[in-house]
Amino acid sequence: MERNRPAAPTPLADVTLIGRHTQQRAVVVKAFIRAEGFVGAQALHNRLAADGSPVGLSTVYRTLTALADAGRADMVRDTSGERLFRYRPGPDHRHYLLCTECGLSRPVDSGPVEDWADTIARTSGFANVRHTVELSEVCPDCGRQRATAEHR
Amino acid sequence: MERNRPAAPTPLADVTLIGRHTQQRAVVVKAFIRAEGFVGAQALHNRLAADGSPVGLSTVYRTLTALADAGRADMVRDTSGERLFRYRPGPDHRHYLLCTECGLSRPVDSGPVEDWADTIARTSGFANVRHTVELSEVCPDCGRQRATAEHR
DNA sequence: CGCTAGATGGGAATGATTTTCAGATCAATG
DNA sequence: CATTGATCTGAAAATCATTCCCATCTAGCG
Ligand SMILES: [Zn+2]
Ligand SMILES: [Zn+2]
Ligand SMILES: [Zn+2]
Ligand SMILES: [Zn+2]
Repeated sequence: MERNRPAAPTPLADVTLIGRHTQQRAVVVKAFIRAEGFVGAQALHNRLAADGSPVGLSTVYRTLTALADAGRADMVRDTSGERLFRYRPGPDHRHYLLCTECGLSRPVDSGPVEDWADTIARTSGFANVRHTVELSEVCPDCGRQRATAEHR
Repeated sequence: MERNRPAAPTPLADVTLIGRHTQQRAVVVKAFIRAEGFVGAQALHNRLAADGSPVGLSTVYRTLTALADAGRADMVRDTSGERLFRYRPGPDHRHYLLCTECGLSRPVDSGPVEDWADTIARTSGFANVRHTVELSEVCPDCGRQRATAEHR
């Protein structure tokens, strides 16, 4: 739409971490950060279209996987196997509680698991151990609603 | 083929746990148990075809997911998102180290994670917390081979 | 032996993700 | 500015695991 002024005070330093700075990437990253939670590539793509910033689905995929590769996003899979991404502001690797109903996510203290994983890695004889930990459930809100709706 | 004697000393009691006993299910379950490790539905299907016991792919999928639902199998997703199943003889829920090269799997002591998950479940206010923990890496054998093959 | 709810298979349908590739854009350079 | 090689973009086609459909079988039960 309009040209950026040179040396803009961009709050999107992240865009520069994943190759060339383009308008599309800026848009995707901005929307991704604004999302504040796990989003699927498709969902983000729809959201962008709705906001009047049409960006190719391929570009959304490319940007999200690039962010994940660069360590700026966490990636999980929902129960159907779809990938969900979440922006990671800091350098710390985290794990989250993820509501299977509404998608609300909350980081949890995962120190113990990290220690455990480290121990396994050290004692197993296996190299390059990586771990995936997902906690899924129904959040308080959804739980309440559900209790009201069903009688079981 | 041939009729079973009544009250056969079947090592396949599991077949009866998931609905009607059919020849196909018996074949699938038997092969699944014999596999001793994580297998994908397609891989199992191929193996069966190779062994001259053609069973529909749909049936393999149905049987494996039924076993998983009945708690007789563990399910994980490999890095590409494909589902892998592993037969679970006992009632205990386990977690495994899974080699990303050759598929070798080894159960690990997951007590600490279970405790941690329980704590989260109790203190989070979330209901029905379930967890997924996967450890993936390269096993000693594959690691050695890799070191020999590449210089990095 | 007959009946019927449940099971089978295989080909088509799904749906997320990836690839392709012909332009559009960019950053740098002269 | 104009040029240019490197990168990026996106529409459409390709992949590929998994599911769906449904005509056809069969286990289980009188
Ligand atoms: Zn919720
Ligand atoms: Zn961790
Ligand atoms: Zn291995
Ligand atoms: Zn566990």
